[in-house]
Amino acid sequence: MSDTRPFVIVDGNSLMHRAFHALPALSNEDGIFTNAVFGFLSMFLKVVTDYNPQYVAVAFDLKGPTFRHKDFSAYKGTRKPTAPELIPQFDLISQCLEAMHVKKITCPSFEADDILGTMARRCEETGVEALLVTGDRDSMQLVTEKTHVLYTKRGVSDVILYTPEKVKEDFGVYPERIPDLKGLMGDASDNIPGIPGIGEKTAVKLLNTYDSLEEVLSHAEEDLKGKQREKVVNGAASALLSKKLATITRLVPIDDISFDECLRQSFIDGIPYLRTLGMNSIISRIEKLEGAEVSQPVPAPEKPEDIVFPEPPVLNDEDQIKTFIDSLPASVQVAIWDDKNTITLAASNGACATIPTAVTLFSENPTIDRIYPALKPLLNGTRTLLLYGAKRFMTDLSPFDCTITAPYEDDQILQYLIAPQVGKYEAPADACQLTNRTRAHLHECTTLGMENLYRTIELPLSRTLFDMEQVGFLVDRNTLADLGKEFNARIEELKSEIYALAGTESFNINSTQQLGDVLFNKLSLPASKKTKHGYSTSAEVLQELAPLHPIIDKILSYRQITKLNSTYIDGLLSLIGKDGRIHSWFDQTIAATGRISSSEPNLQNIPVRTDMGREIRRAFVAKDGCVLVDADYSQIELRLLAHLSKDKAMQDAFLRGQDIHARTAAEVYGIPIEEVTPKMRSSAKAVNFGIVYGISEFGLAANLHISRYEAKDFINRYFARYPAIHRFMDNCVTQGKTNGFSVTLYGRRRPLPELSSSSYTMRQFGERAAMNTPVQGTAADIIKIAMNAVHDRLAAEKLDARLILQVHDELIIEAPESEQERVIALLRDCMEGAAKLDVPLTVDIHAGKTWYETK
DNA sequence: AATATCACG
DNA sequence: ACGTACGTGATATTT
Repeated sequence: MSDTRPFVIVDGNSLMHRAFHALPALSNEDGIFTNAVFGFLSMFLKVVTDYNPQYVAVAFDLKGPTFRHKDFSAYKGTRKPTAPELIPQFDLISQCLEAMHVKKITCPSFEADDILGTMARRCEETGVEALLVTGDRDSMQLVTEKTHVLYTKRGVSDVILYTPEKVKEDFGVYPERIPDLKGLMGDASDNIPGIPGIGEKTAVKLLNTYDSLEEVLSHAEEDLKGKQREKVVNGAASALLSKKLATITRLVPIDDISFDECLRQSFIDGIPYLRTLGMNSIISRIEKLEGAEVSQPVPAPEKPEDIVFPEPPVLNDEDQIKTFIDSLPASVQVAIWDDKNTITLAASNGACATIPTAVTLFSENPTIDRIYPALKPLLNGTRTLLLYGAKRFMTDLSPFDCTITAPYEDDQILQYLIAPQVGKYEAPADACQLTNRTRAHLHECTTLGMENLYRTIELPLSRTLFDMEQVGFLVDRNTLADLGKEFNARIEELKSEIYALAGTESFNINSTQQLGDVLFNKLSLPASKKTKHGYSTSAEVLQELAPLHPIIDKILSYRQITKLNSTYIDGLLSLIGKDGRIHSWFDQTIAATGRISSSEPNLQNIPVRTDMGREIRRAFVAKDGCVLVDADYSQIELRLLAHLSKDKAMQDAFLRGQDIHARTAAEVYGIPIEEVTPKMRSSAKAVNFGIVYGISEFGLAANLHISRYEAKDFINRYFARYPAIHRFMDNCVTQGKTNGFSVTLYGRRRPLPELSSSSYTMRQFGERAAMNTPVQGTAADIIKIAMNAVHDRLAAEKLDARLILQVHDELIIEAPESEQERVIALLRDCMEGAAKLDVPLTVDIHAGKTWYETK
């Protein structure tokens, strides 16, 4: 017996719009709008549940909403532009359907209802019943005895099933006359004119008298009277055109799509993706729907159950601590949380304890210098420790001659990987909480595909960074102080010169407001940029004013030197430790892209671009008998762009070892590389930078001081020569909107809630971040891999050389002179070998007694 | 605590 | 009609 179950064909665009407007535009936790996706799926599941189809497919317009901001093409006719919150949801639903194995049908230059018509015709020809799901009244013309329309009214669950009789009842004519009806009465929402002055009532009456539009028109002259006759006769041409516009074609070239491809399959596989969207109620409906009959294909790893801890006993001395630790089975994991007043311990078998720590020596409680050593069986044992901020803990332990050699997990790093965002990480209240959270975050990290990133890159890196911090960078106090004296003398000179030129001493040069007042009011210099509190006095603005008044150059010099003096001379001097070295703090849980940050002091922004600033680097030295070896990646971000985009021209440049900026200039200007002038090269360099930053005409125009149109032309020519880069950029944004995050080569994610912001500026920013993050983030991944490799190999080869600094694409090692050559080779090996790309990674390495000399 | 500026990749 | 290049941290001034 043949299967009588229907073929359900959904008008995806129509249903998405209906769902979007039926539900409040709420965003999920990640700031992604999913209301339309939710409504669509809710409706879709209801239909599948109610009608148990044999086949399912969803049709979409291709010329519908695009994902480019400048191209908000209206969905249809005079309809309002698609809401920005809805646009990215089309990609989301597309991903959902794909994961659920639901066939999606599109065809260039045809609309979804044409696809519905064509599939309905094919169903009729094959003897399969069709059920068309849509919120578009036009589709009523497709209704037959074997093809029904399920019309979604306002909400998502409010539907009407249309048979030919029901169409006649509601519209006044049978389905095949719907185009005739539209021909007469028009349809404002679809931009169909019809005959002006003929409304629904008249149109229905005429059609019921004369059957078709053509018949109405041919009888109009003789049968109709007065105004109505005039309208119909004059509107005949419009009516015929309108009928044509309202007629859905059933001849879309999609015959290559077989019914087999549309067989209804289990939706179970869609669950992991739906989970990332937070569609829990949809998931449970799918589970309920598929539950009994469909076998679970790959059960998702079990989310760990929370461990229930009793009220923790208090451990009052070293003996009690020892007894507690001894009582723990060898296989348990142990969480340790030190909040400065209390240390708490919690084990995965449910055992827990708290240790009050004395603030003063006069307390009865043991002080931290006695407690930390008592924890050594844990710190140096084989049980896995669950920590939050392992590096901070190791730093706290180190003055007491304690360190961690046991394996550990780090909940702070897990939280950072799951959602890198400043201040978003929650420090635990105690170890019991910590235990459960770490287990949950480990599970989540794995679910998100970042287990490898966590285990092989981030977790080992915390120890690499700890060791770097402990070693520190030797700084010569005298060099710094002498330089400071020079700076101070020069600052005093400049100060008096500035006051003399200003004709007054009654202002603070450091105050942008007071300075602005002097420059733009007292001296009447032309102000350009404004800030919230007045005129901008930034270097960019001042540069323009330099030819107009001698005071400007003095102020620029003053600014430069005071900056060097306060930030780098005074700032660094105050942070030199008792060992004569500077121990920066490297934070691996700050930057959204995955980069490391450095603070107290920031050693990643030590001056280098100006001669005077570079002098500071003479104070960064190697200890006696040692040298500094400095290795930096050459153009790592552009090489990654070439790799990630697969652009042949850019890859070719790197494979030939060409100067990439010169090659780019040659491409863009259409000349041989030998004829590129320095100016052309520097423009091309700016464009290459711009590309990595997520280019905009405005940004490039501002940077190169050219017009917006010249910038646009430059970008167009760039993309014409590097087409795959263009596609890559577009893809980054599309993927970002679809997924709500961008991803690096090693699976690191950056949430991009900005992409669904209601603010245009915010969305623009999100797009640039979406383009920049895969490149900057992958570069960060790679140098982290290299750092771990360097760190481990120095230890394995028992070298005394130590990694002391990372500056994003640069590593610095302090090495005994005798090890210099081996270290150079090791650095090259580790850095160039950190990733296998389509283009080679290369590093430049220099050695010297001071950081200054390595450049 | 926020703003403006400027140092780095 | 609207406004920006990506990612950080430190300092001085002002609220």
